[in-house]
Amino acid sequence: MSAEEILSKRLAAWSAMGFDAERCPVRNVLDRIGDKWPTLILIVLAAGPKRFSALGRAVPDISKRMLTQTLRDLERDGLLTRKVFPTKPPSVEYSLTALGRSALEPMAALVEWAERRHPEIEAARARFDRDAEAA
Amino acid sequence: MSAEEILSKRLAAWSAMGFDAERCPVRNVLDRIGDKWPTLILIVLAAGPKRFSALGRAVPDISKRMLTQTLRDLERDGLLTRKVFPTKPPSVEYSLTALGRSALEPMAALVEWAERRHPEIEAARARFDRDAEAA
DNA sequence: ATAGAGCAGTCTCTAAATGAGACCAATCAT
DNA sequence: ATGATTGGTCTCATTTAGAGACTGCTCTAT
Repeated sequence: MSAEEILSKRLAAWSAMGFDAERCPVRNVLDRIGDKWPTLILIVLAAGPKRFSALGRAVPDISKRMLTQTLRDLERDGLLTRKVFPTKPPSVEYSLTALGRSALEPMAALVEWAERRHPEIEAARARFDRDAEAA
Repeated sequence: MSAEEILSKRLAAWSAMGFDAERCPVRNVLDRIGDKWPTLILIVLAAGPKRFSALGRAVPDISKRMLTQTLRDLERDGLLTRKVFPTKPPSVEYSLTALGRSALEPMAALVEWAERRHPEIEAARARFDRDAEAA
């Protein structure tokens, strides 16, 4: 099945369910993993488990607030686990679950696409901006 | 190369460039196509060209404001083209470019993942919420 | 002829999400 | 004693998204 067919089929299916965002996997699931921070966190954890502040260092421009929230969301979705070690001060380790690891494959495909097409997209943007300025 | 390797490699590369969001393809490109509305618009256009209000009807809960903005962004990125026909009232047709169509494949992979894993994710959420309530 | 609807948007106002950064208690190194 | 690190929470300001009125033009139905 071609990509067009798959996507059009999905669209039809969820049009049939009245576009209920609660029940539609695309909105429900991709809203989360398509997002900026969740994506980055999953990529960082692809290399192995990391602790809270190590994640913060690995993604320097995320705020602690967003880091906490993103980790909670991903934990709730079962994509990663949170293990607290009763050291002092406590250390908390985050690691991908099997489900989380299974997300890496489609994500890698998307990242590769982004890399490969980045120059074209940059060129398109430059063209668009130049044309807009000319008008 | 495994998904882990690909992603870790990308992470390292862009860590080396100081996490500059401007130059990093992942942030730069995926911020757009990973997002909710752009994804949905591209999926709708996968079936063929559509006009502005047809797109609005196909994605009923997008506001005109967001629809306009999303279409402009995608046009700027070279993923779709906007053709104005000088009818009265003017009709405007949006269609995917080759670049836009090339995005469908990785997107379809992600959508298929989302569909396949949706039940697991739902179950994980239910478990998480139950445990949180118990505590 | 005239009211209503559709076209492709723009504009404004409000509501929600995000980011920046102070603060917490405990512990270790200097 | 000072400062740093641990994993967060909390508040406040900024940014972003959403709801919906409004535009000018045309076609249709009454």
